[in-house]
This record gives sequence, C-alpha cells and structure tokens, in this order.
Amino acid sequence: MARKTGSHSEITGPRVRDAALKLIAQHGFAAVSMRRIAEEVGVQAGALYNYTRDKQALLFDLMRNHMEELLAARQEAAVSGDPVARLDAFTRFHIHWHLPRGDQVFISYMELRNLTPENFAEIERLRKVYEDELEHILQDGVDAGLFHLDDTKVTTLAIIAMLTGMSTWYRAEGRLSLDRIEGLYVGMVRRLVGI
Amino acid sequence: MARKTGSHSEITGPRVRDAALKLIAQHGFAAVSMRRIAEEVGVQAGALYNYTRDKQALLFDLMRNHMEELLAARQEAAVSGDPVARLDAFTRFHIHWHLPRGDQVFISYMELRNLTPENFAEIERLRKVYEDELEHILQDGVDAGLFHLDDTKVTTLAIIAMLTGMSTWYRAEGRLSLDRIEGLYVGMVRRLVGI
DNA sequence: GTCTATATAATGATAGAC
DNA sequence: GTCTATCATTATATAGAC
Repeated sequence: MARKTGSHSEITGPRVRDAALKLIAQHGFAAVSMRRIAEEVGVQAGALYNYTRDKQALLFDLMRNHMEELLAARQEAAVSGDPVARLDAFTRFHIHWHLPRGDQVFISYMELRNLTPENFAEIERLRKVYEDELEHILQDGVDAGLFHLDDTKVTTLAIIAMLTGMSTWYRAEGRLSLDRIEGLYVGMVRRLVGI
Repeated sequence: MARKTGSHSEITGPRVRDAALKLIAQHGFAAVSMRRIAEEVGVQAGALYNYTRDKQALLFDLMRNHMEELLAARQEAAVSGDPVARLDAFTRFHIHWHLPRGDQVFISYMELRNLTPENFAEIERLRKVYEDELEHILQDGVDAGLFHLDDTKVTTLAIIAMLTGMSTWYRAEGRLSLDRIEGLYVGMVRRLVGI
C-alpha cells in the first residue's frame, strides 16, 4: 500500500531498514536498487535520502547494527563459572540468537566485500570481539585442564563456522526440533574441545 | 593489454571465464558488468557474447563447472577400506581441493541467489551428491560400531561447514603450515564422529 | 571473432515545489 | 518529509561492418 504525501519520520526510518534488510538478503546489495527499496517501503526513491546519506551508509548501518546487537546480547547472556558451563552457554546463545536472524546473518557474511575499506575494518573489528569471547572460554578450559584440544585459535574458528553453518540449512518445519538440534550442537562442540 | 581485432577463439574463451571468476568473487555477480569483464580480457563487451548466451549463463557455467570438477576429483581420490581411513581421506581431500580454489568456493556459496530457479536446482543437486559421499562414510562408520555420533545428517552438515569455513581465514603466509592445519582438521573431524 | 555503434532500460543521487 | 522531475551515468544485449 503506497502512502500519499505527508510526514512519517517516526515510522519510515525503521521501515527503510527492514525493507533494505529483506531485499539485500534476497538479491544481494548490488542487485537491489534504491527505487526497489523505496517501492517496498511505499515512498519515492528520493525520500530514502532523508534516512541515509547514500546506499553504502545504508548497508554499513545494517551490518554495524547487527554486530552491535550481537555483542550487547552476548554481554547480557554471558555466564560466569566453570568453562564447561560457559562453553555450553555460548553454544546455546549463538544458535538462539542467530537462528531467528537469518537475513542479518546472511548479509553480514555475504556483503563484506561491498563495504568501503574503512567500513569493512570496523565490521571486522566487531566480529573479532565476538570470536575472542569464545577463544577465551577455550583458553580458560585448557588452562584448567578441562579441555583437550590442539590449537585454541583454529578450534575457535572451526566452532563458529560449524555453528553459523546451521543457518544455511535449518528450517522450522524440518525433521528435528530446535531443542533437539541445539542439543546436538552442544554435544558436537563439547567433542571438539575434547570433553 | 587490449587486443586489436582478430580471431582468438581458442584462447579468449578460457580468459573470459577466468576474468569473470576473479571479478565476481571480488565484487559479486550483480556488481560486475559485462563491460568490466571484457576490459579484463582485453576485448569489447559485445565480443563476450560469442562465448556466453548471456550473463546468467556465464555465472551458471562457472558454478556447474566448479561442482562437476569437484565430483570428478572426489571420485578419483576416493579410497575404499575402513571408515576411519575413508573419513581421514575425505577431510584431506576437501581441504586440498578447496583451498587453492578460493574464488570458486566463494562464488559457489555466495551467488546461489543470483541463479535462475532451474539453474539453482541443478547446482543444489550436485552439492547434495557431494554431501552424500560424506554421509555414507559416517553411516558406514556408525554401522561398523566405529563412530559414535548422535545424528548422521546433522554431523555431515556440521563437518562440511567446519571444513569449508577454513577458506574464509586461511592465508598461506599465516602462523601455521598447511600440513599442520590439515592435521588439526583431521583431528577435529575425528572428534566430531566420536573417535 | 571482434569491432563500433546503438537501442532500450535502469541506476544513484539531487533540486525545488508543496 | 515526501513528492515530481531530472541529470549524468551505466547497464545488458544486439546489428552490421570488417
């Protein structure tokens, strides 16, 4: 439903971001035009520039927002205690947080090459903060003699790749319930660290 | 170096594919124009249409070629014998084959959404053939009482995601040698199947 | 087989009216 | 804040000369 002229700043902003998120995940950043995003929102293309400086800023905002929300949620969900409990919590957090955000996850991995170098560096910095969270858990587990693995850094990257890969095949109507899959991944992550 | 007019069919064809591969991996399919590919090859844009029906066919050929070469190489490298040996061989094959083909791997995962539905279905079919190779190894190992895992299908997908993720961070000049990394992944895959 | 030239359509972004 | 209108550029693909 296209809107007529008028002032709608308080709702149009989020709608622009939602439309861009959905369309970019579906077709790719370069394949989605500003006109197409505007059409989805129900405004004319020129109106989008009240909410973003240009197309690049729109992509960067989506990706930075995704990473910052991830880090904030992670900080809230982090548990203290023994490394095994922290590892299990990390696995469950990663799955629970990423799974309902398929579009954001997809964009954050696929559209890195369409960022300017400065914007790319910032996203990579945020991603590294998240990876370091897991790496510290593994290192603490190794130091405590609880985990048995050959290389902390490589195991960190392997676990994250394994967990994130779930987004590419999981379907809510699939063979296994989310709880069951989560349990499977908790078990596999434990195996990877030798417990 | 731009070429002058003349007949060069025997060399231009592969050069078009090489240029498209490199540029699409770098910038994404939608972001790369036929003009840019032609410039890289050293011909005018119109000349590309002697080698591809249109831009879509160019992408599909790259992806189909990648998958068919993968399956052919896999068939040649497959070993028989006990499941543990077959699993180790699969791990080493996957790493050795994918690592020097970063551009192809990247495109094959990133550009699926830019294929027409028919072309997408064909690529997915080929990918499933490869996944089934690993799944059969896991199932045989479970049946023989050698592997101990909770779900063959999920473990298959987890292993492939873990192995393929290596392409996103491996650098030849990095901290670890390829042999060392390969050994680490063989160990992690073994752990994932409970041996 | 490649070139030049072109048809036709779409793009990102801006200016000024309301 | 949104609209209409538009600029300047770029896109895919084709036609016909050589």
